[in-house]
Amino acid sequence: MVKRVFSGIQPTGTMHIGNYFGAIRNWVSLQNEADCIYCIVDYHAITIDVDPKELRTASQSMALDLLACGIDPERSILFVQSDVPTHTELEWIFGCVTSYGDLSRMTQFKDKSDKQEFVSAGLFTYPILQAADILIYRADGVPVGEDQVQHLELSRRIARRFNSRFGEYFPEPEPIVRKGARIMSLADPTSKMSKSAGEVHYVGVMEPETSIRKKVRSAVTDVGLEVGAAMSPGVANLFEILELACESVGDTATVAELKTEFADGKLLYSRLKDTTFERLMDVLRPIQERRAKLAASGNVVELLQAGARKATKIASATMVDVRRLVGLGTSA
RNA sequence: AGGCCCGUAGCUCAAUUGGCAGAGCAUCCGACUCCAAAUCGGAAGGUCGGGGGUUCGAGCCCCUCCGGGCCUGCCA
Repeated sequence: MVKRVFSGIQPTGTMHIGNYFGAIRNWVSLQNEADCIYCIVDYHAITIDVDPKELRTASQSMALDLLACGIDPERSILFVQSDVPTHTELEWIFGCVTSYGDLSRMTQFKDKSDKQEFVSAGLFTYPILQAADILIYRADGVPVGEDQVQHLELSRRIARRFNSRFGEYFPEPEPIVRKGARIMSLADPTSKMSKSAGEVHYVGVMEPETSIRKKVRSAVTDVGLEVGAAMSPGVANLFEILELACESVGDTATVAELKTEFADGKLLYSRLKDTTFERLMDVLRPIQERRAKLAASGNVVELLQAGARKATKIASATMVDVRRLVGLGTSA
């Protein structure tokens, strides 16, 4: 049984429904099962080129998104990474127990570095900081998507190597993998929904209704259905979204109904799209309304700073232990 | 510290001896479609990395700065 959960999200752009159904929804429900620490990872964000003017507002905007989705600052700790700078101190120490070979095998580094002409050392050491983020709170559970499993495995390795070299101290964090929820791009259902692919590929959680309708209506389907044939990727993806949305609002009938129609070859895709859109909005509308209220209340910064104070307390205690174990500094 | 190469639309790249800045993909609108995709038709998109100079005229030549890549050296 996991006692302390840690997870982070980058403050880049807007949250999309892939983030929401894939990760954030789990963050919210995990609040009922464990002590949760959620972090907006702005140090990670600067591994690639970002506009300083936008970064700070993006962090606050992401905080609003998270709060609107149901992260509860009374029960959980929500803060901005760089407000607790000891993360980077632990990163250096971890960097010294991380092998170069392990890092160079990270597929996400290879993917990202291929797409850029300037490849920063920070992009390379990214997974070390991630390990520090998790372990500075000695978290034992980390909700992750499939793409992050490899990084978490490295975190476990780092914990193990630190422990064997300096003494048993860090837990090996376990991945918490919740059911499926790998939402694909609407415009290209063979690749995962992401912000970087472009505007038409994702649906933002806070996006205006008219815009969401348009994107759902424009989703790629297929040329027509033979009765009994398997779903094409685009149709399967729409069903996935529909199913997740229905589940969130407690609608148990609709998916089965449409699936029967599909099996009989009677399902019109326009109906599938319209229904998916309606259910999706049932989920997103309350989130959007909550977000508007939170934004108007104007106290996000205080909330985040209060979160940072709570996080600092835990992180600082860890660092006192770590410095002692490693033999750093002058004070015992 | 030295040497070589590069910077043009969101992306990949063209542009003859210095002579009207273009194409493909992506984007937007329309046609087709149950809805879309594909396809077809149309539209939009640019401080040619910045600044200075030569010239009737500079994306192209010269100077300078910025950014990026590769190589050598030095220090740790």
